[in-house]
Amino acid sequence: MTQTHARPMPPASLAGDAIDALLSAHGLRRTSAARRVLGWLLAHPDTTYTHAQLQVALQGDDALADGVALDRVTLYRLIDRLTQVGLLLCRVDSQRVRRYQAMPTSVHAIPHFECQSCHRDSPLAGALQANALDLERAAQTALEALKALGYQGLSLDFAVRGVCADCATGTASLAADGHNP
Amino acid sequence: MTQTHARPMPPASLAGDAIDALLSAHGLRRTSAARRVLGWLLAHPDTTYTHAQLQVALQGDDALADGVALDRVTLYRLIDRLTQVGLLLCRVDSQRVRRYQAMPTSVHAIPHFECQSCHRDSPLAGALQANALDLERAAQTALEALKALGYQGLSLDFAVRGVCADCATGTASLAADGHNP
DNA sequence: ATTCTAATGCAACTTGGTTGCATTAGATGT
DNA sequence: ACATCTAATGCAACCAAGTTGCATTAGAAT
Repeated sequence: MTQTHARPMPPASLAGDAIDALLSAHGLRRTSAARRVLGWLLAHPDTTYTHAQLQVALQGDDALADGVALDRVTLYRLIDRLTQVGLLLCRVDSQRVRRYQAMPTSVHAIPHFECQSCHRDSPLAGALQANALDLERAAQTALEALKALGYQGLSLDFAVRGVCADCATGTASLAADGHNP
Repeated sequence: MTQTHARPMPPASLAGDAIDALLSAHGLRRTSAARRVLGWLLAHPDTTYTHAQLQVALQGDDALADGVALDRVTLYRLIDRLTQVGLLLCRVDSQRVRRYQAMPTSVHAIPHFECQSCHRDSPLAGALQANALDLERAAQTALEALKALGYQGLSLDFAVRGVCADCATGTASLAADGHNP
């Protein structure tokens, strides 16, 4: 509860009040854990965190925490709640680990390629950017339609899967193990 | 590789020779396990299987198996190999379980919606079909470009994530648990 | 046939996630 | 302010999916 006043504004996040407002607006209690998690994720909108990563991130940085990590299970359940009400976005990565981030406000699909062999996940580059834009335009229309139907917190994900050039050519036999990068 | 006939007969599937050919063409040994797995998946091109499901499916149906299931670990490793060489397609479902299917020959994105709350996964319906087509057209171009770069076994995945209308309206508070459908 | 190694099978282990239950601390009513 | 009611927390014990090490078997190559 020491929060409230003049935080030096570390990573230019938003005011604690704004976070509290979001929480109650979504029917959740303003607990210190909820503030910490949502606050952190809102302050790092472009990063996705696994449960474990989030746990250490919070423990290390947050001034509220006297170095005490919050319980693993509590974090699981808290994140579940935040996700359920649409405050967080959850995706499962190719290693099948859940990754979370604050629900992005501007929703665009960042088309990416997922190699089935080496499991690298790279954005579709160069020549494909143009196509990406086309895709996005088409997608936005779809999103509007969904919003009209009562859907909330929408975001796009566009993935191309297959075997990347590196793995496809000779390298395949030596390199990949099928799951670990 | 002729996908031969999608499924003309019961699970009689395609000729064993075709399967053997595929296996050695990809540098894998023609073992009975490999034949069983690849044979089954090719015979059921429209279904995705988890490891566990595949294990029971093979045990039950396959005439080669005298009712003996193949080892769990063996199946894991075999599937890995098949995936590495591009014979199988792997995706991770919203429950973060891996699901496999024979690499589809015609690659189109089936746009689908994944609810972050109830975890139902439904195809984008009705009005959105039109958009889907646009999407696909744009995507196909992207695919061509990738192929030219040496990528193999490409397939598309287009997902919209968010909270579905059911979960968004009042129902949210009672229904969902965040992960289990 | 002989050999060489990919593929198999078993046991033990790791990871990410879940459940049950007693306890604490936000919200809410008086 | 105080009582109360229940969402949220923390701990310990589980569970399921996936992995690793190692000895053994069976395709392929000679």
